Amino acid sequence: MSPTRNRPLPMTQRAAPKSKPKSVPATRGSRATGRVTIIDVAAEAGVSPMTVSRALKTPALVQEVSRHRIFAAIDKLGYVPNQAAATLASARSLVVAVLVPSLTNTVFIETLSGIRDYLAGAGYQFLIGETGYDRAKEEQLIATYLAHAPAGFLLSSSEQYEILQSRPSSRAIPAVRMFDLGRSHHELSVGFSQIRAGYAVARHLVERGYRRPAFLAAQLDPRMMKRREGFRKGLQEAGIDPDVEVLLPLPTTVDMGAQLLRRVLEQHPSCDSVFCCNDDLALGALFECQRQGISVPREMAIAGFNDLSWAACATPSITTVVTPRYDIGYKSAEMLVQQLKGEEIARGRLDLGFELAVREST
Amino acid sequence: MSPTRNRPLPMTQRAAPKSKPKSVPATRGSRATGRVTIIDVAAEAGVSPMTVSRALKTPALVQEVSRHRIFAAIDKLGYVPNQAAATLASARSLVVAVLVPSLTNTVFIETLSGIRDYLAGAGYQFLIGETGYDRAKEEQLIATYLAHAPAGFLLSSSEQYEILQSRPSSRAIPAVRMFDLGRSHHELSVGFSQIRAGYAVARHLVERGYRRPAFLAAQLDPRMMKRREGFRKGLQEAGIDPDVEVLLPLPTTVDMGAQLLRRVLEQHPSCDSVFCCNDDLALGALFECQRQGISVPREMAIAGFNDLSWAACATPSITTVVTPRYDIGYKSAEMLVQQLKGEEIARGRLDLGFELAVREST
DNA sequence: CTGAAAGCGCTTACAG
DNA sequence: CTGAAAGCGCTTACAG
Repeated sequence: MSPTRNRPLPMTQRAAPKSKPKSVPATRGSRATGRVTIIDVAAEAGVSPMTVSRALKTPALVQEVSRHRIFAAIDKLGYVPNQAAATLASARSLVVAVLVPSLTNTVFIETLSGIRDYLAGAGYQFLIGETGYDRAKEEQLIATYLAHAPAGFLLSSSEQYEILQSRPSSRAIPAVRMFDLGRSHHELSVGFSQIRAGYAVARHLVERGYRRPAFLAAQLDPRMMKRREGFRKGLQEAGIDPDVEVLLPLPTTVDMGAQLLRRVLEQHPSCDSVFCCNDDLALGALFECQRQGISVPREMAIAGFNDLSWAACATPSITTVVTPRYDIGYKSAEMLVQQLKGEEIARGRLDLGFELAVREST
Repeated sequence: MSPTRNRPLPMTQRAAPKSKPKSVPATRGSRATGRVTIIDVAAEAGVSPMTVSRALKTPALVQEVSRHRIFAAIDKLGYVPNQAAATLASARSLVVAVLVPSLTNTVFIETLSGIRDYLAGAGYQFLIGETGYDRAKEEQLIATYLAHAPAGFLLSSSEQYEILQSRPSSRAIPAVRMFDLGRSHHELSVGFSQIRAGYAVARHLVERGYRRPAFLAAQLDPRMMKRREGFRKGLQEAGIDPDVEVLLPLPTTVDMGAQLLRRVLEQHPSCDSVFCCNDDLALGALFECQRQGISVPREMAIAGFNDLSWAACATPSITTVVTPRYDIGYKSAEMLVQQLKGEEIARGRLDLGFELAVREST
């Protein structure tokens, strides 16, 4: 309950600081910004600026009387700490840079929510970069963000991770890789096995008796390819042809799911089930089946990936892989902050697993 | 094409600066960070730090020879500008704070994409805050963000706007209000009329011959209430009872749309059409009709709001209001930057309008 | 538990 | 077109 620099400041007070007889600015140079500084607070509270700084960062080290006077002064003057000064002086910022492939994908938004929830509690802000699945864009964003001296990075691509690791150790910036798992516990990562998830879908379709499953995918990023790899493996183990697939290197949309379904029916009319590499595609495939009067799952089974909000309540409800998106964000942020604080990290490679939600569509 | 501080820095070079015989740090105090600074670059290029600063910010004011030497030095040393120092010295940051009600809502994500696209081109970063439709949360976020001395705010609630405006003018921070339109051109805003959009849907249903339309809404924020206001007005003008509605103060989900449809059928069995205040609800309503075997639009018409990706390709396709989400973000950012640069703003109240996409569901 | 001094890496405001 | 000086508002590193 002790006041910290993150407690909400009283807006009304800050909005009317005219009552403050500010004595310092007259003695400042011509560059005075008119901002209330730690020096103003110190003067008001009758202590040194250093003590104000301590009251804000390590209140336990400040005598209670001083502390009270300092916080009264902060409220009275409407002091707002200047992060730029803090960052410059300490060479450490409270900003984490997050890079995700896409912001229009609900999946990553939920991950960002997890990140935000953890970081907000830990007193960090974050900058969000969208790489658009593009390597050059990633590098440029990292370069831009480095200028902000972020405390750390949360990344969603292994390439990015390697870029940061290649910096000289004196200027190394901690990073955690999200979604995919790293090779060892030294390479911090939080995610689940895309390969095993794809494999689980294949096993499920095979067990349900489907003999001609297809793999449908757009936005062919490395994770999609791993789902595919697992899916193919599952089919092959069951002696089923894994080459019934339609892959389009275009952005994922619901409409693209309808297109992919049309294509697979043209190319493989005997296809009896589809694994769509995400739920947007699955929804589009379902709509296309409805449009063509194809009964789901009797004539065509549909499985998706991620368990977005509509999967459970579609008609029929859609079988899908439930992925720990929020937790990936939350736990990645937690791991990064532990690293920043130099705390022991129990597992540097955190597998959060996944779950197959079997529903009406298969 | 002239180099600016935003151009991509050569990652490979920065990753291997061991070759650099850095001469300055030895003379610095014990707090030396090991970072390459503008002073290092100046020494390498044989100019003063001030000239390096100019080469980065106003290259036109630096002689071409010096400029070349400076950029060569920057590349060689792997210099990355320190934003914290720049912000502190100039009292101006290149960070814009953006507050949106929700991040799990696709609508705001697309707006963020527009913001990002404009700001990236203008050299700004942005911080994203999620208010959760909560007033207290908004105030707290604003207070937190003020500590980062953002250049400006992009807001999505009028209350926030007023908080910022109430600051003393010496410390006023420019803000643009998104989605809703302000009262005058002095209050910067970019959006469209929620009331007229709701009205347009009512007119459409009435013209199609529906006599018993219902309004379905969750997440009862002010904008929803304005859509409702317009919708009611449209019905009343046609002599139709506007009180057929189900309002739930809960977060919007697809499943909630199904629930709302069930409720309205219980409470108003004669209802022949529904205006769902967003497309998630409309999708849920459609699924519920399919589940119950209710023919859309013959037995029940469905209209949504926003034109999310599935609206056009659902079976049947869903009539909805196409909103300029991306443009709202882009234009808001543009207006804010114009304000920051002290440029003339043609229209401080920018109405981007909306469009009614009439499809199969009505 | 407290404070004086120095410094973080830039930019402003001048002066040439 | 260029540079020396001072300062932005904090924190570090000492010293009491």
